[in-house]
Amino acid sequence: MFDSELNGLSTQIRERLAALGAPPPARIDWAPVPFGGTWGFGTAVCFQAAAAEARSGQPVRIPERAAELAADLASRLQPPHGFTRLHADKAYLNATVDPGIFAARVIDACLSSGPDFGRGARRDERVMVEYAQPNTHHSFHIGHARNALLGESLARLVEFAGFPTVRASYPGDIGLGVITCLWGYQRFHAGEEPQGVHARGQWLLKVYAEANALLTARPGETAEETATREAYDAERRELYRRWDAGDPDVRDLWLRTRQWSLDELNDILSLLSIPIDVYFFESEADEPAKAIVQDLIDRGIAEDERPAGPVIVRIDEKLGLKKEKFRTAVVLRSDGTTLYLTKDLALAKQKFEQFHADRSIYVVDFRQSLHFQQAFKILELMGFPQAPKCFHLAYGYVTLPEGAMSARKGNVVLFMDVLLEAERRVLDVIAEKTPDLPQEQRAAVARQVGLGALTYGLLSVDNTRDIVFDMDSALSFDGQTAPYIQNAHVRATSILRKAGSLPASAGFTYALDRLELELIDWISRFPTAVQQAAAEYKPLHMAAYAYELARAFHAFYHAVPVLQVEEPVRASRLRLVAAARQTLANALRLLDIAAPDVM
RNA sequence: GCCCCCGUAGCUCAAUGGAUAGAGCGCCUGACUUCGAAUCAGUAGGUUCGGUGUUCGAAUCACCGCGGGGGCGCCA
Repeated sequence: MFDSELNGLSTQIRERLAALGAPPPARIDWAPVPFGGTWGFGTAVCFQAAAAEARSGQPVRIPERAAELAADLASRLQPPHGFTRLHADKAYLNATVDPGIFAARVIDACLSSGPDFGRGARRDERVMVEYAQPNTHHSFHIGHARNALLGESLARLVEFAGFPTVRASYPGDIGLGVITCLWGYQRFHAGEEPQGVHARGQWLLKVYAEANALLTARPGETAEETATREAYDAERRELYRRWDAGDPDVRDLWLRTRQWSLDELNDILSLLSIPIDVYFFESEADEPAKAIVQDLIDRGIAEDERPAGPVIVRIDEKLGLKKEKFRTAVVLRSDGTTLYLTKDLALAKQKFEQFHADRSIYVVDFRQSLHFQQAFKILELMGFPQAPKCFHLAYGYVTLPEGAMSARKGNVVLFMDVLLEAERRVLDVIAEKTPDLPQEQRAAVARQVGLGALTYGLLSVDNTRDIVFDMDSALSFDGQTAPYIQNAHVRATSILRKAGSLPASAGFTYALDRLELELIDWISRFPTAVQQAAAEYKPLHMAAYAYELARAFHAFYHAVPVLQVEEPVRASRLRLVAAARQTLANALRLLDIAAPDVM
């Protein structure tokens, strides 16, 4: 917000430090001063300069010398426009801003940019984010929701930070799991088709779990049971063979049931406001993957051990590593069929060459870390310049209190079940707390608030951690939650509605209340928060920011009157409320959470 | 054996190498005749797993341990 002034000051500091014989650092960082009361930006540059001086052989005691430098700078340099003074606090150099100028600048910038407040300058680097990769012939559960929401929030952050962004989804539409489901369907449910997009999609999961149970060896099974199971397994293998051979009946059944899953997925992605740009189907990666393998063999990157063994890449050996780190990767089975890794190589090539991705982010659970390390290294060996800009955003599982969810066993928490329960609970709260809310608005509000609570719960935990799913805590509406933030937006909206119109401009020349200052401070930090969250791939930062902003607003709202004060303060505070509302809306949007006007 | 992630308040979790480590939940106390109480104000709660380093400065970086989780040639 004061970048040009602080940059100018940094230049002066550098010159003065050099004149004093203390080598200034290449970059001078300014951070908001951590204490209330005074208000401005501080830098620890004097510590760095004094330390550099000591390193160059000067006999200085660093803390004393740093304090001396800070005192010199504070007394010699003039505060830039918009700042009231420079002063040394211990060895920190602090620049105190003029509250009136700062406030007007922040509020004007926010309101003139509106939905674009906080948007970064356009960058020349295309980013592809891959997420929402559920397998077909299963159903969308709460773990998939974490993945999809993490990816969507990240895509929104990166895009808003200034980078052209492509959203990619990679459904796993083939593999043994899919064939298992098809076998169960054909064997026991041929011709059946439940009505309703979600009922049908969820039913496939039941078929899959049922089939799996029949194909899994149980301890203490009789000889007869073993024989039956092995016969079933033979049927399944035969079905996979027929799929591979392109048998029209099998392909038709596969495509028809696949569509049931895709219909369910599309409906959920739509209600989650996730606009996928590109779909890559695993089944379509097969042929290009085989071509990649041949290329790897021809170029001496891969070794062909067929027919005795598979095609492998000895990555550690290729890199000359002594310790085993990337190990040896199998890129083609000995029977010539492709693997997950092979397809990911083909997919990456397509991302680089066909979609011109300069940077590629994979939102995939942390258990696949080695897989991606191997994939990225092989891409590097293949000579792709984008390979070092591939990043695996690993996240933890959503587990149940009793352990991991398992689609195979059928014990998963379905996303739609949680959403419907969330909406029921919101309706209960509305009945209790907002009985005047018109009936016809309640369903929409229940969706916005219920989905928001669920989303915030998944995004406000660091992606490295597992989340133990518990309905009550997942759907909490109190404390650090989406409804708390949404309620701040509702309150701001309500004030603005009662005010009627918003003044086109207003100064902040009166004595600002501490709570006003803190609110303005949080608004001013939004653009930086966007850049940080995008650069670190951490929607969590934005989730934390949104909460802090809401907290500042609630505190302000409670203690500082807006509509009841005299002009010109009233006009200034109205604009502040409008700016807070805008920033809350922008922050929520980056989290893929709705900002309702009533709730 | 090797590699990756994690360890912070009773619980769940935060904290670009920077100043006094912060929230929520839970506990306790207070505030609705008020711009919407899904709110606010306040109390209590800490050897940041341990150790040794690097640094003017370490929850953060390095190394060694301890504890938990995950992974390691034809699953995805």
